Amino acid sequence: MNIGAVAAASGVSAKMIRHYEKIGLLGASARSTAGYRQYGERDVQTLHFVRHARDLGFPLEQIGQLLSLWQDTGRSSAEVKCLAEAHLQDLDARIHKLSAMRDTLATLARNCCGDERPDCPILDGLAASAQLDDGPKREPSR
Amino acid sequence: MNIGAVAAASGVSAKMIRHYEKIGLLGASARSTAGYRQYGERDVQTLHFVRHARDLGFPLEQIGQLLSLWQDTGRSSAEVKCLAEAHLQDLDARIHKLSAMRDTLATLARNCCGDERPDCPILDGLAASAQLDDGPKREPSR
DNA sequence: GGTTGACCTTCCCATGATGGGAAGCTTTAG
DNA sequence: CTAAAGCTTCCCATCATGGGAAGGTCAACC
Repeated sequence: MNIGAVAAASGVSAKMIRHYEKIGLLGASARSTAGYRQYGERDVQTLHFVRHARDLGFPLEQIGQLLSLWQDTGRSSAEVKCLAEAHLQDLDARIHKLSAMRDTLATLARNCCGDERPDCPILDGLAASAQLDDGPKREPSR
Repeated sequence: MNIGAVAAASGVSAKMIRHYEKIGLLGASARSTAGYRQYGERDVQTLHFVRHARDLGFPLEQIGQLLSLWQDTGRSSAEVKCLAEAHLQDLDARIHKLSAMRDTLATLARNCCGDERPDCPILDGLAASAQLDDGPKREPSR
């Protein structure tokens, strides 16, 4: 199988397959006499695995660790779970950060009437010297 | 005020201030005879604004638009609100994407006993040819 | 046999926001 | 006067992905 065929079969682009090889995530494949990369079914499986891990947001470095564990029949599932839990925490942290942004911005936007007049609580909020915060916005006192 | 002082006053690093100038987000500042950038109170305000917008996750290009609107007293608040709403949608999309990842991974991890044995639903899930999905995992049939 | 088009190779560049660090000049404090 | 701190520009790195160029290869069709 040439690289285009594995790419189609695995859902990982040829460009990325070459890249993963270059950074050492994947081992170097066999080559045809003309220098074309040659792949087999097993490589399709591996790339599927990589794609799924990527779809879950794992960074490539951790995908490499997951691949190693996957191929190591002497692994303990605790090692895998540990990686997964760490990534879950990372995802949670990112979600919370984005949610805080969204809530703050939503509060500002809610107070903006969005008409032809220039007065705008959104701009006022951005210009305010204090930290933006998803606070009440009515009764800012106390 | 030199760049270090505005950086400290605004919370935007000197490195970033130079970068924002280079990409045109900020106009070029005055320079001292020695070539040092010179800033005033007004620049501190502007950088505060930029920092707050950045803290809400706005991309720099949109921050530029917000800055223009802020400085345009003939603006309509509708224009600002439109930018904000678009960014809210972007934030929501990202949050949903991350939440889907988290839910799928959490489901896989929940089924992994995390002990010394090699059997691991997380790896099985990643290796599965089907799309990963936050499905039931018990009774995968039907 | 020759041509064409699809496919492969490597290499360089770009994204977006941020930072590290080098080499060299300026200002300030002791 | 000297040393430290601050400034300048320029290059490189991140992370994952892709675009595109220049050139070689393979298969199919006439």
